[in-house]
Amino acid sequence: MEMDQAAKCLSELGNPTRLAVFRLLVRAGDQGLTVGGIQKHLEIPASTLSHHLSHLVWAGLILQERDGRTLHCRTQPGVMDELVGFLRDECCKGFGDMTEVSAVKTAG
Amino acid sequence: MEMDQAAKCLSELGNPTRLAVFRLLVRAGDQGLTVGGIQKHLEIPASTLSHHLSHLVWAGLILQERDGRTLHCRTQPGVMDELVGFLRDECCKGFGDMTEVSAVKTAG
DNA sequence: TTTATAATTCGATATTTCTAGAATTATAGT
DNA sequence: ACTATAATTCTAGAAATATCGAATTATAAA
Repeated sequence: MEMDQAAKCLSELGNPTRLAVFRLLVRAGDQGLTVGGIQKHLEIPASTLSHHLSHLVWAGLILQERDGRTLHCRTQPGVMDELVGFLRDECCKGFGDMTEVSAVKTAG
Repeated sequence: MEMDQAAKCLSELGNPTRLAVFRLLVRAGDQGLTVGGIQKHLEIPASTLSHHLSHLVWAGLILQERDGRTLHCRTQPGVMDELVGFLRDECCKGFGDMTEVSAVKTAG
């Protein structure tokens, strides 16, 4: 996963409501939940929920599939593993002493 | 890591500038970088940087240690592993079918 | 066609966040 | 005391986000 995509995901999951929605969908498993089902669980106005869901879709964190009048939502498979991978690769490992680099920049 | 703390970290890292600062500090390793060093790398105004650093400190993502006039910044050891752990535990595993739960709620 | 349901879009407001210059604080050197 | 440096705090405006009722769209059933 690229930096931009990771920042996008982190930012979207950083909102408490969206994190709750996402966790709920993770728990719902492969089948996911309908928009109405999510609404009943979290008890937030439909328009607000719809707004947050569109954010999650935009960030590639969830998928939506229409079946008649109802819209099923589920997590995008793999995206969480990719995000975790990004955090591990880019944000968990140090690369040693950077003070020289800093000094060079300062001098130049 | 608790939900609240995780949301805090995700939200703070979701800002591109702060993600860049954090990544830079990860790369800098144990020694970290001074505020001025970070500023030279990222070329952002001091007041803006200070604002973002205070966010990262508040979220527990980085530490600051004063040495005379200079302030050294480094990543908080372990916090990233905890965040990754949270994402793995809470956001990577499904818990099977939740449609019944939804149906019960609907009926009741 | 009329009615009901599921969900989104619109619109307006409230709130938060970002940015960055100016002023300030803290420390150190002369 | 004076000067310089490192960094923060103050302040204000701009930009982005969040909230949610009302109106609307889409689908289905009577």
